[in-house]
Amino acid sequence: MSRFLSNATNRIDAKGRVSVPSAFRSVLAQRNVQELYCFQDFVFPAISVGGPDLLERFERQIAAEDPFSPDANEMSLLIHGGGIFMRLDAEGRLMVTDFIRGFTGISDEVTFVGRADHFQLWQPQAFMAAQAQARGERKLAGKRS
Amino acid sequence: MSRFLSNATNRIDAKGRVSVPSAFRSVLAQRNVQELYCFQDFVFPAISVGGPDLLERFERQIAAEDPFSPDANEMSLLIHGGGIFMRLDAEGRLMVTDFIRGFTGISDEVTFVGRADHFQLWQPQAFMAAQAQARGERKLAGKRS
DNA sequence: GCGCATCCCATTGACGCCCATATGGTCCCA
DNA sequence: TGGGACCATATGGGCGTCAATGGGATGCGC
Repeated sequence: MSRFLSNATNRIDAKGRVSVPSAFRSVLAQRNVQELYCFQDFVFPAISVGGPDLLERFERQIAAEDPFSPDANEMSLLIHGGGIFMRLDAEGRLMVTDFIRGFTGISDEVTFVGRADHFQLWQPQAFMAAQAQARGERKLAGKRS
Repeated sequence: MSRFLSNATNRIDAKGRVSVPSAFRSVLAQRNVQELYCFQDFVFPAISVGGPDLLERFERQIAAEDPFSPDANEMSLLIHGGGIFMRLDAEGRLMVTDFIRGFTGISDEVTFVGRADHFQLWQPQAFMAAQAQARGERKLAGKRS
């Protein structure tokens, strides 16, 4: 029943750390997640974060197809080459590294966005823009029907 | 056969709380709803509120299509990233967070609007305007036919 | 030795839990 | 039929707890 839900924006301190929202930490604790698997999202300028199971799911998907196919190769490039493991400190904060900043455009604030089985790190304005666009498309779709 | 019906406007107190109308709380109690799923409406500048079943219905809709499709991704961005679980306090009030204020324009009063299987939070004037417009369109449609 | 990351502790402001009061409506009885 | 007791809802506020944040100190690698 518990999943990553809603969004919240936290500030990055002088040392480059940011608190993961308590609600998200609860979900991580409940799933016994110690190491966080982080990777650059496939479509959005955001970092996706989840447990090791997230990586394993991707790897199974790769394994399901021809290991030498261009598609599998590309996938591995993204999830292995574009992913890292991270840990939270004792207070539940994580370091915002250049790996994260460069890909997302994050500078001094981070928006945490729940995505059910994982969550994402966004540059606040980029998130609002993406959400507004998604809502706009959906509104049009609704009026059509 | 109970559903969310009619509308009522309540004041937000100094701590940012507002009482959910008793009639709505009765419906919630009858349906055994403890946790409220709230999300930013797709069409109106309003927060829609219902039970967890509301979220589950959306998730089934997502699951029905390719989980990696852009459409499913976009939908998740809205219902997971734009949604949140909330609880009422012992007196049947809920906190009006920035999450709600920013999206609706609510500042010191909230209009609760019944929508059968869920209800909505509106900024009072925005609700009256939307209702007036809907009435106008309907009147024109009637004259046409 | 210097820079950077981790560990530890302090502060403060927000939120949850609890109890008190007001206000308006209903019902009963004189 | 009018007054008053009673009740439910809406509202106000105290207080403890916890999360978010800031900053010092320590340890490790370059």
